[in-house]
Amino acid sequence: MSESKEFLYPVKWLSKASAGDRVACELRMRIISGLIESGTILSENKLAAEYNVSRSPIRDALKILASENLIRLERMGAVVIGITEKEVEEIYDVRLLIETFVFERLVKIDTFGVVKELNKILEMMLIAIKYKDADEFAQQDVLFHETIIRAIDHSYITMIWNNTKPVMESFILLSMRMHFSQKYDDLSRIVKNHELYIEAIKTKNRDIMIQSLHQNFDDVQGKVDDLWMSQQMLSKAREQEKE
Amino acid sequence: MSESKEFLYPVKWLSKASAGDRVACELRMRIISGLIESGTILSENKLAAEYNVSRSPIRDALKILASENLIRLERMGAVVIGITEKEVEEIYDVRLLIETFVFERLVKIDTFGVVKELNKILEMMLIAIKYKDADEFAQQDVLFHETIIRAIDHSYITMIWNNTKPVMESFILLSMRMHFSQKYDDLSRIVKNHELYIEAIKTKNRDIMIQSLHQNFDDVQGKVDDLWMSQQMLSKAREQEKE
DNA sequence: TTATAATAACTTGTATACAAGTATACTCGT
DNA sequence: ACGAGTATACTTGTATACAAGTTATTATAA
Repeated sequence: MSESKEFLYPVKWLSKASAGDRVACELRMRIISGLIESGTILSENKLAAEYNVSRSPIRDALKILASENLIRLERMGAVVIGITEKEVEEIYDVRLLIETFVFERLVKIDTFGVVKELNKILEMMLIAIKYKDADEFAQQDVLFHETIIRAIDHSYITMIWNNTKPVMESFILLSMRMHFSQKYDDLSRIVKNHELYIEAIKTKNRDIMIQSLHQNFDDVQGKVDDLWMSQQMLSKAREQEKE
Repeated sequence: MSESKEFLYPVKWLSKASAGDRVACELRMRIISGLIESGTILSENKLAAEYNVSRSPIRDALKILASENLIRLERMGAVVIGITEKEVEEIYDVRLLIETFVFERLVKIDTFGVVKELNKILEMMLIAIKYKDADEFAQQDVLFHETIIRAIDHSYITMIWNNTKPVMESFILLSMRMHFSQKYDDLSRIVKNHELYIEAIKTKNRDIMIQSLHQNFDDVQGKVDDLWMSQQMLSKAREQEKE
């Protein structure tokens, strides 16, 4: 195979993962980044050969990706669905839907513990910026939202989060790498918005929450543009490689 | 094994399903019905022996159930989580969350086709009542909500539905069997409420929608209000975004 | 009798083998 | 040259085998 052997997904995050999970994470990144184009048909046997594992973990991986709506398991082969601008918007719809629901629960309970946790994560994010560690920043960003969601202890909301998290994670990873390399200044804006989010939870103020969401939309738009750009870049790079 | 060999899940619904899916459906029913108690530890090998299949489909089934939050995959064995009253409420939270979101989209598009489909399903439900077919009624009930959700063509909302549907289906199945044998009179009330739901979609009237939701889930009334508020917040945020 | 070491019986994850089915390609008759 | 039927090379789903690790049990020594 002539493909690049570099992994898009941070290898150190996979220390305790099974082969199936590793393949799923890597394939997910390749699909979301556009490296594997929408419409591609994935073969279990070819993937098994490519990743030097048997079909069993490949099957596991494909099942996972199918449940995340990244591929469609058909009679013959798995068809890559991929992520278009529409899908990105839809993922954020879901995140907003969940987080607004969570907020309504949070205003009814003691949020001291969560706020403390969130502040800790925020400080970690600042350290990640300081050391220009995009992956670490992305991980903390995901953890930030996960912490909020888990705070209300709602098993089926958590379930939805678990199902959307991997895609969110990959997306944020790619987006943050882009920000760290090209739009470094945006990071402080992102941090500011997280601060606002914490403030909303702390004061249980819906207006601030809305404000935070509003700013988040801007971030989303930015991320969409970025992803689009990165995909364009990638496909251009591929074209040149083929020549 | 001394267990009863009858299947709780309608066998005829499994005509085209794989062994893994069959086992998943049956185990799901047994867990939700309480036949398999919460806390039970399921062994892949024992299940394989019990259902006369190999470990492969059993593993598939356990993965499915784990993604539905019915079991927890641990180092040694799968621990049954089960469904308590809390979980039931939470599943309905999710359904309400999704369906209110969907409704907000539906009011913006042409709903002629959906309404027609829903009316068809409603007539099917009446036939099911006439022939005292609880399983058929349950299937149509699930289909009713699926039809509404699919109408907005939102891949990640559909994803959430796909992940919650199996549990909903099992739950409604058990619930309807109970209604048909013990609370037969309730059925007309259920049908009435579905009519109201269609009316809400047809006229795109939020008040009727709220009324329908309240009637359907009058025991979780407080939560409906929360949901509605979070929806309002969301749409406000969107409106502002557009300006 | 009790603590500890060793073994036996489990567990999971992965690899491999095989049957049944489906699309592609190829050959043969016209 | 071209269409019908057969052969071939794929596919999936299931079964089985095996390695590595965990838990429970048993046996032995103090």
